[in-house]
Amino acid sequence: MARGMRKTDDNADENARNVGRRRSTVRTISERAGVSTSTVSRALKGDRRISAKTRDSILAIAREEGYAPNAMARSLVTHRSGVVGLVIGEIGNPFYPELLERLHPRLAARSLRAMLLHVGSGPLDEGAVQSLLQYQMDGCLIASATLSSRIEDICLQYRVPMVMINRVARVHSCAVSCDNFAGARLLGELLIEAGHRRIALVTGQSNTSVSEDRVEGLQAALSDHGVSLTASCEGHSTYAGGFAAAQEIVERGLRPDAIFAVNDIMAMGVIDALRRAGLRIPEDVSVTGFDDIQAASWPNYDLTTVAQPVDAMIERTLDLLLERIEDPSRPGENVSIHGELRRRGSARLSGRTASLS
Amino acid sequence: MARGMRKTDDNADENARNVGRRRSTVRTISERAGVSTSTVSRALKGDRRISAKTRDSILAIAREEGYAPNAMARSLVTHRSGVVGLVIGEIGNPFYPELLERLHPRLAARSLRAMLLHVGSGPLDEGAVQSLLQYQMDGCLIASATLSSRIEDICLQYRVPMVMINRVARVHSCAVSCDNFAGARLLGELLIEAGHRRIALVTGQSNTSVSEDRVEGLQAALSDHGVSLTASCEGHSTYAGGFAAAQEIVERGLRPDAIFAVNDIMAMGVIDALRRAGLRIPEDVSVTGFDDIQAASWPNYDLTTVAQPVDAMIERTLDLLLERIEDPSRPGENVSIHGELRRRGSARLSGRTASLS
DNA sequence: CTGAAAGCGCTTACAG
DNA sequence: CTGAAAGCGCTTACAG
Repeated sequence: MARGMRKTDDNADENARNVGRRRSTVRTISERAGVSTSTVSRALKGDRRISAKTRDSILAIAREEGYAPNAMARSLVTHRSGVVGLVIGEIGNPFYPELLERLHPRLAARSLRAMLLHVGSGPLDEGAVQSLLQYQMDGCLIASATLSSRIEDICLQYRVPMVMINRVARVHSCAVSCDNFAGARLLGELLIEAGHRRIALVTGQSNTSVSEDRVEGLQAALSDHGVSLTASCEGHSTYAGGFAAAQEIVERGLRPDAIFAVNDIMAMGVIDALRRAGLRIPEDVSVTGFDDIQAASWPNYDLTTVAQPVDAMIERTLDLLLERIEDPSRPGENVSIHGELRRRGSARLSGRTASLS
Repeated sequence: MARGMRKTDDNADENARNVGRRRSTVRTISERAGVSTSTVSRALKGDRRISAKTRDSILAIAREEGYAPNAMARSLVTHRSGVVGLVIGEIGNPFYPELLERLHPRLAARSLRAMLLHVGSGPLDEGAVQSLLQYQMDGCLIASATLSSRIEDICLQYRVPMVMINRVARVHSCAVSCDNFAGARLLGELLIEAGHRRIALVTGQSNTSVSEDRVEGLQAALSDHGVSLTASCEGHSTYAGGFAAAQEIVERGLRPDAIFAVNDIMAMGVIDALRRAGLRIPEDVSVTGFDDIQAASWPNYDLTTVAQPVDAMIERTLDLLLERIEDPSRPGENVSIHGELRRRGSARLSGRTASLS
């Protein structure tokens, strides 16, 4: 049962004006202005050669007609579509929707639009690849810790510039990430300095550079202090995986005094599982995450973590992409940007003034 | 410090083959096959008039060249772009990313691609509207409880078919939603039948049909049983809003025996705030949500809720959209689909067999 | 400062 | 069963 239409249409009048009219084109405008379509085209893009008078009259008409240039026609001749393909991986991890929300306006700021190629952690289908090619996308952005090799190959093969975000690139490609190694190492040091000696690790997906680097960062801190890992469990980068990992750690009687989760969403699962087992955070066990997703600051979690420098990562990603759209011969580049420690209540940390830079 | 390139490029050979070659076109293929471009075009789209022999040789060449038709050129003549604009509202509510993940493959299944028009609950900027027009999008999908009037007007004005999901439409437009009224009413009845009499409400954004309908559904159940609301707080459809609302309810000494949150994300905030105040769920207070996002089944929340029939909603949304792309003169339509009760641990509910249909 | 012409890569009547 | 021609809406040398 539909619950009925609401409100009346305030804009009926305004809508009526243009309804049913064919959309205007350079031709429509050129006829009304009494000039050639070349002149219209030039005036519209601010070519300095067009006289102020002609330009103004063309602009006025265009505005009046609600003219929008046909991007398809334009890109046919300019060989630039203004479209970038977007792959978003593990969207169940709030890090990605949060990234998407901030990425989109920054793309727009650089006159780029995003076409969705793939969403979610499932395998890329051939349709994604086809549309990348069919729509003549100028470039491709991969936001995912796991997906990439297939689409990376396609981009290489067809010379579509591509940048990965939240990954480290293999040869040829570009990628931008947080300095995961440094962030994890700092977290590890501060845990140890605060007296933790039985540190358990919950890893993300193996074979992702993000997880690997964070694990290595922690290991570096541990071996610097001659401490060895109490346990290591695979948490698959999901809440459920973190929850299960913590349950296992508890059941096996490992009694860690700290659990280092490779990302926030797993850390949340860890905390919930620990509490369920009657343990207090951080009195009995310290828990740390990584990413600083919004939920990390929910009072229930109050998670100590490293904030990824998302805005800076986005800007650098777009720099790299645009440079390569300009000049596809540029070599691949990996950029890693320092994150920022967020001290919260889920972990007892050394109070030492710590900088990640 | 970038941590270095990894792996070697397994596909160097394959990549080398096509690198640097111009992409092939109908013209490339027609020359190699010794036929006209018309014939190539027809063969490629399976026109029955082309002889099997010609067709096969053309198809073979196309495959060999990795041919992908230029969608820009095609849409210039067909007046169909195969692109729909996508507006995603409150992406901080996991309901939307989860919807997006399921929507995207279903769009692909109908040969449609999604271009992002807007992400997040901020106001739509003019750029979104411009790109809708410039890229000749065939239609537009609005997934948002709040955004819409501006883009709705534009779509009406330029005759771009549009369907809203998770909303009820005003005149002219189409919308698909869960039967929010019936779902909320059922939840209310089961709470009352289980003995709750001091029921507090945490609303979403006012002026959204989703929130209004759920509130009305609850009210209907209450007035049927001569129960009146103990309190009503605005929760802004966010976790933080739900948290604050529950804190206020506790501080004002309202002592509800149940809190009905208009959606899951607010219910999660409510639960965390209640526990913080030392209350047990559901022994002291029952809490219900709506949507059945993934986090609702996390053990920490174990939230009793109504699952939105997301897959059915998506299919109907696409039906409506495609019908109107075919025939824009079709009248607007509101569809509401029954949700499904999820009995979990956060609320004491009457055991009565309840159906939402 | 402006215009005529060609062309981007397709599709589609119209002929044959 | 196949091809020549026109055209979708732009932009851009090339002329003037």
